[in-house]
Amino acid sequence: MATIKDIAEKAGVSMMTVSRAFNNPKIVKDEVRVKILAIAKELNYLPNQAARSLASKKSGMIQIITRMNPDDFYFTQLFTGAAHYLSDHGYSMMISKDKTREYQYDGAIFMGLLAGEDQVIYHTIKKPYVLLGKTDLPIDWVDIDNTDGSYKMTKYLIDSGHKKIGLIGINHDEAFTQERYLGYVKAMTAAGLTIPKEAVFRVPHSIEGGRRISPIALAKKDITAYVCESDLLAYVLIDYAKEQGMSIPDQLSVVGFDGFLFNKMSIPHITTVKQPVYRVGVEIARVLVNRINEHDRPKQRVLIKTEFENGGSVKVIN
Amino acid sequence: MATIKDIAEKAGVSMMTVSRAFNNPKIVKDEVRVKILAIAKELNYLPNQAARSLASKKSGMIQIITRMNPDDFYFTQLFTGAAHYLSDHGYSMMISKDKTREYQYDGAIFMGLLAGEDQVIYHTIKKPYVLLGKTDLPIDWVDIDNTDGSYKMTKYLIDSGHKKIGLIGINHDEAFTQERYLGYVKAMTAAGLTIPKEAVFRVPHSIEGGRRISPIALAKKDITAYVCESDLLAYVLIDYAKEQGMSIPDQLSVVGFDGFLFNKMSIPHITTVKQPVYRVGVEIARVLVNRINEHDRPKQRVLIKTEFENGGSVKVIN
DNA sequence: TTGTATGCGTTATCAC
DNA sequence: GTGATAACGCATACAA
Repeated sequence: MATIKDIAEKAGVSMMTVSRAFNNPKIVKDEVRVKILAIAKELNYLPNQAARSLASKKSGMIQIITRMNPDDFYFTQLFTGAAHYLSDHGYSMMISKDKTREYQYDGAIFMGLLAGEDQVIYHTIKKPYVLLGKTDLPIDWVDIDNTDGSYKMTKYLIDSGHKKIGLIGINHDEAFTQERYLGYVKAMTAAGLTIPKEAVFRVPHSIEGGRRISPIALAKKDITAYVCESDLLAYVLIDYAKEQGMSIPDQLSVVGFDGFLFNKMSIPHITTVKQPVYRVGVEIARVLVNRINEHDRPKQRVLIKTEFENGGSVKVIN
Repeated sequence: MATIKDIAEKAGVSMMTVSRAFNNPKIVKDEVRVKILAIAKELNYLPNQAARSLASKKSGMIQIITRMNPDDFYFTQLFTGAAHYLSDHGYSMMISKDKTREYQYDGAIFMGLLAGEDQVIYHTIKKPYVLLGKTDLPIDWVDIDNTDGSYKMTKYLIDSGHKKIGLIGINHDEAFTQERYLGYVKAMTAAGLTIPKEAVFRVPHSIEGGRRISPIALAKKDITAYVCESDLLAYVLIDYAKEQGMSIPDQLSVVGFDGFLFNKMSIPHITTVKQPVYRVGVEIARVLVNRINEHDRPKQRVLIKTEFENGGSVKVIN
């Protein structure tokens, strides 16, 4: 492996000039710099990151901390997105399930925290880091714009001519469910429609939860469309309706949220908003690198918009 | 950041003893080692990887080289599996699309090579590396056991009472298609069944390819079951058959291969073998780390078995 | 079982 | 614009 010393000797300059030619090219005389770079290429020079790290006191390492299931679709997409961005920007990375303190690192990305853990992190971690998911603390974070997503879905139903629109929500105590609910309310209100309270439900996010509520939801005969807070719930509702001999979307329109798998499992496919998870991963890495490069920049809060995907589960009335 | 020097002073020993206490604990007197580790914990000591790399001349970096689409399901699963294993074993990693030579590294993983590239790599790369996918060259590789997978699928049909079993294959010129074909042939032969040559097809791997062959396949009236070399093809066949008013699996049994998405998109779901992609990623990383640790070990060729998944697209005759 | 001397390849600092 | 020197934190080689 060639080193800057080899290059320096061959070019008749000092090691420092070689170092500058790479890291601060402007301050090296053109002629000298060109010569140095030529020799570097000739010798197949590759900078030794370890030595660079040691001298500059930067590890070049990013920790990814998560308790998500390793082969979970959501996590793998997220992680790969971050990995691509970090690699492109000269950072290498390690995943750890929990502890932040096994290796030295320049920055960290937290994905899939439990409630309240943002507090702990905020008071513990002194290095740059980013969270996946909102928090009120003065911390950089990136999240999906849930409100906008379900607003778009609801608005799409309204624009398709629906007026009596119910909601099948998720009864988790997590922010994203309330945000999706809020999007529904906003769209309804903006259109001057009344929210049919007897057709607004909150259920456990599971097939079982969906199965229990489906007959009750279908019993509301004047409701022509349901906004579901996930594709899973939409899938189960459609499945049940078809079992009962109903035709979708002719007799009932349904929209979902997620765009991972369930939207394509039903026939017709579910009209939904897709979470661009890979891009969220890229974005969260970008925010972290920004923070590392500029410690004092204002806090970054990034909301990623979902993407509309027409599956055919909505009837256009007009 | 505490260093071994700090620990050494506080413990009244030399830096080398501290270093040994971590890297070669056995040769340090028990009493001394315990004391050193206690002080290390007290000082929140974390080894400086850069310094360690520099001194030991090992970068601790693994390159992942791939031209796969970054947010492709197959790649993200694979990559994350490898990432987990590598992190657990003290390696950090970087992804690059092509060039191996932007950073110094201890080992490389190649995923998604083009035909013939194994040759180039074999003659170019001198460091430890592993390939995803078979090759005849004396190189470590990891791959899915395609033959075993389609053997299992075919055997399942046979065990379910089917005798006239056709095949819808993929006409790519890639090893995996021939292996899947071979599995079919093996199972048929082992059961003493004749292969109905008029019902063995090879088509482009696309919805269009499937659409073109489906009517022809269904015209073979004595065939009771089809082995498809992918879930996509199985999906299209089932879809077409249902369009024609056929009932699946009552009038036709179908099995697939992959287990990613299409198997769950059709009703009934497709009985298939699932490629455990995440685990392939873990395995490929393990093979690489083995190679790095033991340069002269025999070449490693790892075939990962697929996993049977009953979707309900096969009729049990008997 | 432990210690000493030296070097890994780069950058920071200060001087010219 | 450029150079000399020291330092980054650790491990290797050798000595005791």
